[in-house]
Amino acid sequence: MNPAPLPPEFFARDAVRVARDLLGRLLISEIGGVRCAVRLVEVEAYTGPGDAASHAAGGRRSPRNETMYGPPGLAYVYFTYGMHWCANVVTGREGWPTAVLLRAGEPVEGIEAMRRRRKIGDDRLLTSGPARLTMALGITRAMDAHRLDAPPLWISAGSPVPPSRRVRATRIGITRAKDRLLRFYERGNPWVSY
DNA sequence: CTTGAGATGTTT
DNA sequence: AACATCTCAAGA
Repeated sequence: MNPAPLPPEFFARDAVRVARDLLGRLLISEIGGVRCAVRLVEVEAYTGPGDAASHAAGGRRSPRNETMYGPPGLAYVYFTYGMHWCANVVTGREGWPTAVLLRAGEPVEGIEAMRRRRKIGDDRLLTSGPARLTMALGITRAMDAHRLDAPPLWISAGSPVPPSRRVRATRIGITRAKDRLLRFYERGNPWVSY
C-alpha cells in the first residue's frame, strides 16, 4: 500500500472540516485482486443528530447505522433503495454520530476494472455518484466498519490535488444544504465550497 | 446537454 | 418516503 494512508486522527474532527480536507485526495481499493483509485471531487457531511438528513437524525440508532456511532476512521457502508451501496467515513468522536458521504470521484487507476464492474458505455458515469463510486471500486457490505487505514480500502495521505477534468456530479435535490455539500466542480466552474 | 418520469428494492 | 441509478423521452 505504497501511498501512506490517512491516520484515524485525521477523521477525529468536525465532519464539515474533514469533508473539505477529503476533496482532492485518493480513495484506493484493493478488492478482487485489483487496485483502483479515484480522486474525490464531491463529498457531503452529515453533522450529527440535529441533521435531519442523517441516518442518525434525532439520535436514532439501528443495526444499520450502528457504525456511525463507532470511532472515527471507520467506513460506514449502507444499503439504500434496495439495490445500492453508499460509502461514508465516520468522523468526530466515538458515540457522536457524524460522517462524510463519498459522492463522486475522478478515476485515476484501475479504470479497466471499473469499466468491468460498471456496465455502461460512458466513462463520465463511471464514478459520478455515491453508488456509482462504490460499484466501480467494488465496495459492498463487507467493507462496513472497516478501518480506513489499510487495504482493502483506504485514503491516501498525499496532498489534495484538483481533478484533471470535469466529472459529472449527480443531481442534488433542493433539500440539500450547501454548507454540507462540497465539491471541486459546480456547473463547469472550478469551485470549492466551505 | 438538460430536465423529467417511471421502475427498481429495502429500511425506517 | 427515501434524494441512487438506469432508461427512455422530449426540450432548448
